[in-house]
This record gives sequence, C-alpha cells and structure tokens, in this order.
Amino acid sequence: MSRASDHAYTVIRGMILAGELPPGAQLSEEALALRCEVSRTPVRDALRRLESDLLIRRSESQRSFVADWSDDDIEDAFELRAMLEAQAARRAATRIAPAQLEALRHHNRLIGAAIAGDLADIPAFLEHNRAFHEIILAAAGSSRLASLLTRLIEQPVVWRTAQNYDRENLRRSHHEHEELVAAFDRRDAGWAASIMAGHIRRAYHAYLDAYTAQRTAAE
Amino acid sequence: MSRASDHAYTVIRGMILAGELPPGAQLSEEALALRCEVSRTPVRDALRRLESDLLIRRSESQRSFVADWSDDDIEDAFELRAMLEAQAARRAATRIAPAQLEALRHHNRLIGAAIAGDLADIPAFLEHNRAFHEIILAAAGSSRLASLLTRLIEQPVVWRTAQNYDRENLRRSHHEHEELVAAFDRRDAGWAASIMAGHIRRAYHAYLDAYTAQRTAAE
DNA sequence: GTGCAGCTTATTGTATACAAATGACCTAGG
DNA sequence: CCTAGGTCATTTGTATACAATAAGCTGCAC
Repeated sequence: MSRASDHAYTVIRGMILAGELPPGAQLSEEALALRCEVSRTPVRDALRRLESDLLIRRSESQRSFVADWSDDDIEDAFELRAMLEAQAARRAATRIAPAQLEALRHHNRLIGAAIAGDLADIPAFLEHNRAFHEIILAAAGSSRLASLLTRLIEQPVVWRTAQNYDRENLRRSHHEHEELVAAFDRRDAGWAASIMAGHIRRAYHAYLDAYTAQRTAAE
Repeated sequence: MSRASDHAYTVIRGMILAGELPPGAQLSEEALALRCEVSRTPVRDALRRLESDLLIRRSESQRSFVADWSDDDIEDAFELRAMLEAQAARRAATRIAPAQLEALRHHNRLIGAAIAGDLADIPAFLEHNRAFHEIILAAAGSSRLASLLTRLIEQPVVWRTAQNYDRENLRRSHHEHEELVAAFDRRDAGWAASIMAGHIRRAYHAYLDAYTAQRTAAE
C-alpha cells in the first residue's frame, strides 16, 4: 500500500511485537499519528489492517486495544494453524512446480546451515523457515487459504515461539521440512498433510515448554 | 460500526450480492460516495472491510474491483468452509450449553415448518439456517475460528446457493440438522464434525447442480 | 457514603481540500 | 502505420478541521 499508511502499519506492528505496546494497552489514533509522524488518516488505515490481523481488537465503542491472548486463545490459534497449514500442504503436494520444490530444498539447506554451528543463527533460521512455508502456501494455489492463514501466522505468540527453540527443536524442525520435501517429491498429499500437522503441533508444544519455563523463572 | 460507514458497507455489499455491480467491475470511491450519499472517507472504510470479506479485490495500483470467482475458487471456498465448519461442530459438541441445544432444536423446527407447505418459505429457511449455524459457531467458543469463518460464509456464491435449493435439498438439509442436534446431544465431537462436513459438501453439489442447470438454460 | 446527573474532556467518525500517482489518450516522429 | 513520449484526466492517498459520541469526573442529593 501507500507510503504513509505502510509506514504506520510497520511501526505500530513492530511496537506490538516488540512488547513496547503491551497486551491490553489502549491505542489512541492521535498518539500513534504523532509517533509515526503522519496524520490520523493513514493510522486509521493501519489500525484496520492490524485489527484484521487479530493483533488489535476494538471495543464496542470502537476504541482500539492491543489484543491479549489467553492460553486457550493460543492453543486455539495453533490448532487452526495446524489444520490450515496441513490443508495447504495437501493441496501443494499435487500442484507444486519443480522450481518450487527446488526452492524448498534450497531454503531447508540454508536452515540446516543456520543451525549447524555451535551458536544457531536464529534470524537466518526464521527467515528461511518463513520462506519455506510461504512457498508451500503459494504452491497450494488458493488465495482464500492464503488469506486465512496470513491472519494466523506471525502473530506475537507464534513469532516468539521460534525465539525460544532449543537446539533439539531446531533440529527436529529441519528434519520435518526434509520429510515434507520427500512427500512433495512423491506427490503424496496425505503424507504431506500429516507431516505438516505434526510440524505445527510440535511447534505448539515447543512454545508451551518455553513459555512454562519463562513463567516458572519469573516466579 | 458508525452510521455512515455501516450504511456504505451495507449498500455496496447489497449491490454486489444483487449483481448490480457485476464481477470484475471497477469501483470508484467517488461514485460510490455519491451513490451512498456520504463522503469518500466512510466509503474507503467500507471498501477495506469488503476487501477483507474477499468480495472486492484491489489491483496493485490500489484500484478496487468486484471479485470474480472461478469454478476453482468456488470449490476452494466450499472446501475450506467444510473444514472450518466441521471444526466448529467438533468443538461445539463438548462445549454446547443446554440452552443453546434447545435453541438449535427451536430453529430447526422452524426450518421444518418453512419447508412443509406446498411452497417453501425460502427467506424463513435462510434466516433460521443462518441462526442455526451461528449458534454452533458461538458454542465452539473460538473467536479466531469465528473470524475466519465469517469471511467464507454469505459470500455471493454461497448466498445464492440456497436460493436454488430444490425441495429434496431443503429436506436433506433439515434432516442433517437433526442429526447434528443428535450428535451434540450425545456430546460426540467426531460424529458432529462428520455430519457437518457432509452437510457443507452436499450444499456444494446442490450449488453445482443449480449452477450447471442455469448455465445450460442460458445457452 | 453511595449513586446519579450533568458537564468536561478525550477519542473516534466524517467531510473536504489538496497532493500524488496511475492510466488513457493524443500527437509527433520514424 | 506503428511506436514513443508527453500531457491530461481520473483515481486514490493524505492532511486537517469539525462533528458526534463515549468515558471519566465532579458535585449534589439522598
């Protein structure tokens, strides 16, 4: 979209993801406009988009608040994501182009490289992981599915999960990607869907472990 | 939302659903503002919402067009809807309150009444059918699921389907609702999900039949 | 002390003017 | 006749002023 509106979207989204705007905080259009150095109009636009991303919720009187997620909400989000990503993998298995398959192999090789050293390169892992899943979503060839899924991925909780991955989970994730590539190579839709569902559910439990550890540590 | 913006949303949405704005038509904010007798600001707001509903698509240069749906798109929408509504039924089965169960029975009785006479009362059928599915979605207790599903239901194609239901499909729909109530009554999540998935897929084929008949008649 | 009424203030909704960008058309040159 | 370039019209983006509405607060009555 346009410059000012995009800028506002990126800035506000960044502040939410960074925790600068904590869950439950009220958002004033005027304050955000000052912060982003644009007028209220593009800020309103950005808020609507963030609301559709479920990063913001609005009260019945149209005031905006940073969404806060209960444990049930988080489980719910992972459950839906598992279902939809599995469906994406199912569709992709019979539609994926050779070039896309090669691109998957490429990104997973780089994921392997990122986690190979003594200190894992988490930003590189995240980037190639994102690209990997994006290719599958593109190969699924369903704009509706893509539209639904982008509302569930890269949300605060999901985004933070990988930050807390331990070495074992990084290795498993890399291995599951390899299995996905194998399933795509054989054009086995059921296999691809099963691996993907498990892949997301494992990520959920990895998140739970990390989150529980954090909460315990905070006490 | 607010008065003018809501009004614009309702009017534009109505024009699209009624076919007054045909698929592929370009939408000018100014023209719609005149038509709705409001300024461009609430029209822009309404267009963003309709875009998020997938009723409108925007070109890369931000111009708005009425979305047109290929046969694949339609199959895709029904497939996703079947998956998500089945998930809603699965969750609802173990969470539904006695009062909600009774409300389901109530609406399905009225559906039965609406299709009992020689001439079926389609508006009543649609209204109680909508209420029936809405109760299940509420009982599922997942705002995320609700948010995703509302983007798929009541879209042009889905909406037109019931208009073309023949007596046999109306009767089947009523019967499937009864089975859903039975599954909820037994708290059988798997059963409820299966019935719901079949319910939506049957609706898809009913749509296909009606659509094919229309196309054949048009030649 | 509690609760309600009315006012004050903060916040969002709408209209309008203007700026920027895009697309179409038309003309000039090959 | 076709293409390239530029100009003009159309359309969307942004800023700002003003209107409407909702939240919060103060003070009064009970």
